[in-house]
Amino acid sequence: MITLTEENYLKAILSVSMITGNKVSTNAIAEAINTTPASVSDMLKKLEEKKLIKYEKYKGVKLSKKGNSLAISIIRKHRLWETFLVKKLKFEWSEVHEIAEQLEHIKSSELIDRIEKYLNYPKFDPHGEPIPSKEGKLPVAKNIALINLQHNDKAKIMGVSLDDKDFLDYLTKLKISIGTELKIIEQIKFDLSMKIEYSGKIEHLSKEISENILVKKIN
Amino acid sequence: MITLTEENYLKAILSVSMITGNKVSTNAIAEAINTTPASVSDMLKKLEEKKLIKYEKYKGVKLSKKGNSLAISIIRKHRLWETFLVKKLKFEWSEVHEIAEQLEHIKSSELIDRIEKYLNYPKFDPHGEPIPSKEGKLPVAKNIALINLQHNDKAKIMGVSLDDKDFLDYLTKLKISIGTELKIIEQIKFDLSMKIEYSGKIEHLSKEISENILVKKIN
DNA sequence: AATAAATTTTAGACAAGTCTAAACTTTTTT
DNA sequence: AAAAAAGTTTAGACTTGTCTAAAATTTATT
Repeated sequence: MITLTEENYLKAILSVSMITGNKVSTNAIAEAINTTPASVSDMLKKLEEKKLIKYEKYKGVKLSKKGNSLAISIIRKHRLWETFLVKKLKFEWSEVHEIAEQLEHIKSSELIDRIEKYLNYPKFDPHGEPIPSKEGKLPVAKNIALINLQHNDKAKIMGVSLDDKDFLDYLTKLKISIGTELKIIEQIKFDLSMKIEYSGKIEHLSKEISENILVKKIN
Repeated sequence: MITLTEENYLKAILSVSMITGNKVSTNAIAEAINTTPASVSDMLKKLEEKKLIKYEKYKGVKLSKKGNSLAISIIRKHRLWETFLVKKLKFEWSEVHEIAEQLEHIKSSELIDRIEKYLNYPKFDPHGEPIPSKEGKLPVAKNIALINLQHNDKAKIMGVSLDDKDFLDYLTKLKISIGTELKIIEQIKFDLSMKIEYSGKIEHLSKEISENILVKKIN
């Protein structure tokens, strides 16, 4: 049995290693979960014993296969719950993090699989972050639907997900094409439409348009 | 801040006192949450200090006003989550208890209020138990819709919730009237219809019928 | 009313997770 | 390559919630 605290350590190790790419230091973990390096040292011994991490004193830590898949499954739960809160319960995307931090620890894979189905197998959460599949695979995060971006995000058009003449004609008319760079100016919650700025002008796109435009985030 | 364990103690005290009606004994609590009387004694001291219960050594325990409203709010969460799991995620009513035991401890009154709204303010959970309102009031539990009962439940017809000639004529034809006692023989998940036994015969009622018949559980 | 039985509480111990302070390694600087 | 700085671990203590065994209290029995 894995405890809530252990889950949070695994998640922290994963998220730090995502940024730095390599072995994770005791200090970095302590910072991530807002505790002391001493406490982290204590916990790393326990996680090593449970074979959830690979740990050598003074040398840093890496997730084991088992630890990694556990951490991924927590990320999966977190992102699916966030999606649920925003899409179904109409929370603001800014309100959901704290609640999802709790919900991600609910133990029932059946539950999260049903939430996933109920949401119609979303690939990205409301922040545009990829949602790991049940098998732990991340969808190729390169291209996401424009509709998934947030206010002030910048992106580059990479393609479309709908091969429809009227749709493509309309894009042409707007002079939106692959390579166009844009920024989200405003999102209208009611109808999920959005205003975007590109090539020095502003246009208003309906949900039907923005969900079929594939983009890559830029900064 | 109240801990998960404390919440479970409050819930246990409430549920035992619901049955016995009076002060609750250490032993009864221990039995309810599957622990030792010694542990219960320890915890009662802590809850007394936090003013969540009224406790005199050797004399039993009662919830304080604060403790009671906390316990009720946990029941509320539990029953709303169960309703969500059954109605929206299509779980069997028999599968949801364990998951709801976890979900009931999620800390966010905003969340549970939105779940309540999302479910359209249900009054009873899938087992026919009343769902406390945000203010802690229980709906009058006397009459519930027949459709909310479970396999093998017994009930007595108390009235109807639809004043429609065709509906009432049909009931008359079936010889179903106020006072009739019945038992649920079978529930068909697909169309929510059910077979009931009464006055020595068996009939098959559609969802449209059973949701408009008000009953009271008997044993 | 005295004794026996049942119930409840206390005492002392343990595991999980945390902390501070001190000791130990590793890395960086000179 | 030695000294200083930074990072990490250990030692010892504390909290929460649990337990067993023993002591205390209440209730039931004779």
